[in-house]
Amino acid sequence: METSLKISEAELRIMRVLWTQSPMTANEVVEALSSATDWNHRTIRTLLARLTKKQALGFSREGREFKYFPLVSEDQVLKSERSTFLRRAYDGAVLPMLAAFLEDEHLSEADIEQLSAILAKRKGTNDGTVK
Amino acid sequence: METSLKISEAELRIMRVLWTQSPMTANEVVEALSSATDWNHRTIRTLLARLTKKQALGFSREGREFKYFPLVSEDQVLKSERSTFLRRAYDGAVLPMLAAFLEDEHLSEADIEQLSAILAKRKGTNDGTVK
DNA sequence: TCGACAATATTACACGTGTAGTATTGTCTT
DNA sequence: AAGACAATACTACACGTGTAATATTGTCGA
Repeated sequence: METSLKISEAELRIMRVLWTQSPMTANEVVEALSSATDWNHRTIRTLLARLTKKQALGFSREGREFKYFPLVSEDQVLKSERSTFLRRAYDGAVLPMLAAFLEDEHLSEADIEQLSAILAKRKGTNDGTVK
Repeated sequence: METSLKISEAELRIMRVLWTQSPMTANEVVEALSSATDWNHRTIRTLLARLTKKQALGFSREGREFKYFPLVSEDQVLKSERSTFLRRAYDGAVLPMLAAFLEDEHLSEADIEQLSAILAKRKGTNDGTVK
């Protein structure tokens, strides 16, 4: 729906919190991030404001606080992040990108099992159409 | 060797040209990009200068022109791009990232074959150590 | 040898981002 | 009812990036 919504890295960390649980007040978001980051609480409020402005978050008044919640789904945003990365780093070439990840990243036996299963399922049922 | 070398998206397009063939003069780079982009030649020279300054490119005088060549390998830079993306979008979680790509992207039968082969080779020989 | 011309070097500028500080407002308590 | 206090709103600022324009310099041709 929303076309070309750009979410920065710091903003993504905020979104992850609210995708995990929502709605939350600014203070709750600060709390949720306190162990993982050393961001000043004002920084977090700035990021919440920016995300609200760009319509990635909505909010509702709750007494004197706001409760924030995502307006865009994690799937939607991550899909867009994936294709941005694919274009940026590999000029859109999927195979070398995936091959590099599969060869390079640490994968447990269970991970390998699961990824193989996905590939096996796609095999044959792949009709060759793009998208 | 070089720690934390940040290369922007526009700069990466320049690097791709010089990874494919090098050394090249600024004009040759402009020429190589002329069909793929509508960048002003001055923009390209700016990017060459920035890449030189941050030691991603080297150059040697050749008469009154410079010939540019990469000082960092494509593998090196792409590895760094992959981990930046992984952290940024997935907070480091490899499996969901790869699963999403494998489920989402267009893959030919041959692609699937090749990726399966990589996984098959890793299976068993995986000693479980990280990195 | 000297000027034209092209190549590099320097400067520009707006917007996004990380990272807050200050100002304003509105509510809860006393 | 009014002040304290906290929440949001507005402002700040430097650095990176995209996207060049202008200034300087050095070489090659005449």
